[in-house]
Amino acid sequence: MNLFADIRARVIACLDDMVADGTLPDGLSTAAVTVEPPRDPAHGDMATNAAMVLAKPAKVNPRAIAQALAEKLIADPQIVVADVAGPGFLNMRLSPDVWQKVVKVALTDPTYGQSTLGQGQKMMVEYVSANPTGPLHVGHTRGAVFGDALARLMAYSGYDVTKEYYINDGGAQVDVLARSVYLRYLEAHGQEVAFPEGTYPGDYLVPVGQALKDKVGDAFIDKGEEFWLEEVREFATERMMDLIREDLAQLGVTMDNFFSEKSLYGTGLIEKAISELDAKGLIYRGTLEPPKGKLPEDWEPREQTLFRSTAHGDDVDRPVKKSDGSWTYFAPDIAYHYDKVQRGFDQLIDVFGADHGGYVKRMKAAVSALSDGRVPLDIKLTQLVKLYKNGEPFKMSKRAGTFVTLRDVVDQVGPNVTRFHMLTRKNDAPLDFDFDKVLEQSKDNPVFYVNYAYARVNSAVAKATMFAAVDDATLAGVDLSGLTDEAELAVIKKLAEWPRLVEIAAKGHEPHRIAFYLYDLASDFHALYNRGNDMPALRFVQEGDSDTTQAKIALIRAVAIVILHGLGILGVTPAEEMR
RNA sequence: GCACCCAUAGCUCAGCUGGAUAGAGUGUCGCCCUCCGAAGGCGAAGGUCGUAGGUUCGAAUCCUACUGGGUGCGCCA
Repeated sequence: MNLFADIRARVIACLDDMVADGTLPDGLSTAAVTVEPPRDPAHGDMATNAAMVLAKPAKVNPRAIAQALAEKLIADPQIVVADVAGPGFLNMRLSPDVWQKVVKVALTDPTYGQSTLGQGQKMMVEYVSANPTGPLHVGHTRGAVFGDALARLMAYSGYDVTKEYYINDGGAQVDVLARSVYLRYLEAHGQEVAFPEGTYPGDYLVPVGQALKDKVGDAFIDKGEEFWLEEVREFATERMMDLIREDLAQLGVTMDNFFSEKSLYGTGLIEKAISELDAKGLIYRGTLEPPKGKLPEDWEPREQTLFRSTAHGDDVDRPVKKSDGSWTYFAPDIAYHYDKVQRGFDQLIDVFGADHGGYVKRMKAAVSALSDGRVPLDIKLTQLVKLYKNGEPFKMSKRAGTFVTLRDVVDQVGPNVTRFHMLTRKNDAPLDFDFDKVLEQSKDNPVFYVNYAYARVNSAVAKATMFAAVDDATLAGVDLSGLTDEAELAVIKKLAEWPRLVEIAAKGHEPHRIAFYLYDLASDFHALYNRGNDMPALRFVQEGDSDTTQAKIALIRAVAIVILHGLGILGVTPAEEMR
């Protein structure tokens, strides 16, 4: 049930009538017709721009269209007032039983807010995809939270979603990892070791070196790299992925699949993807111009194998092979996305850190070329997280060993607070994360404020059980006509917006909208609660009047249920009570 | 030099893909809180939506050019 979509359908039906009776000409597009809540509640419950968007193509005065439309709409018993306003807005006021029905649906229909937007289409959300060389840090945390919430949002909206992590285990950085682990291995055997430039000195590799020792004993000591590199690389990568999986589990993030870059090599998939592009005339040998204004020191023209990404919207063509004939990192990325297309996904979303913004165009070009434009790829970039402690910037330095890991964050504030807070900002805006403020119990902390609303409902319901039957099944049948105070109606109207909000968030791939909606809903709920201080008749529990109590509890239970739906999308489990 | 992202109240940020008088929190100022629902409540002030043009019934939103900040830019993944 989406009230706005229902009313819009009524508007469209009336417009069709007007075409039939000659008020409007035939063949008009109603695509731009919207029905939305007016900014100013005094204007009514809903407004449509139909008359204004149709005036020009129909060559009819907008106010005249609006007037004729109003006369048709008013015949619908759901619509009690339809007024023309301003340049041609049509403001509507809905009958009270329409609003009461919203509460009942929210209360009884567990799918309230879900939509069929996705039509069961197969969608992949690829996120995190951090190099398997160490534990996840705060930046990855944001990507993980965002990607996971986005995946849940899309699933909620009717997409068949697959969540995937691409493991960059084929490049030079895993060789570096292997060498670093080898040093820790030597150390575990009692040798003095130094970590030269270009190795990973982090402590987290100590147990890996120890584990390697436990596994192979002294077999690798005093041996050349060619003897141990491959095995150590594999061993270390697996250990790192175990670590990363544990980190993600701490956050409540579970992947459907982990896709290994290395698995692309030797299977011919890279070759196949590139020859696919070649068949489309998009692969050629050539020499790139040096980037202007920033000439690399050792620049010299080299002939390479290039992908004509400019044919699909990129700024320059991109190399897929180095001058020595080996693949660039871009080639397996192409192959991986080719594989996604081959697996039959209808839509793709990649979540990258903002520092990978430069790869957006080329990846889109590759997918566009490989799917002949059939499979849309949306790439969402997550901006930096700035850490604070008690208002003071928290300095991070890998060198000083003070870089903050996902584990540090989750251990200190918990997965729920971490997740919610990281979704209180648009993905492309920088995020401040203050270890103290996110735990603050006050109105300016959305995490607390939303959960507090939920907890308040619970305590009211608990209190109400002493005076009336307030289980959801009973509440579903109670008379709600007594909910007429403006604060009560504000809450109901906010509940009615939920399905529409979800749809908007899903269309834009913007889970943060869910977090903001929940804050607004909580805010309206708290306002109603506060009004009960001055007006005892608004209090949820009316001792001695079980009918009224049931109606009020029905409303706030609906609030709690929608909060649960919303938090579910964000992957947040609320506390049942505040202490 | 080029590309992408960003610019909205003193501060931190929303703004429903073009709608009506641009919102919230915080901060500031004023009032309210012995108890019956205060981990607060009510109200006020605060804006040239970076600048200048353009598109149209209508622009914070779309287009162009600037200004300022971030990110990135051939054999690194």
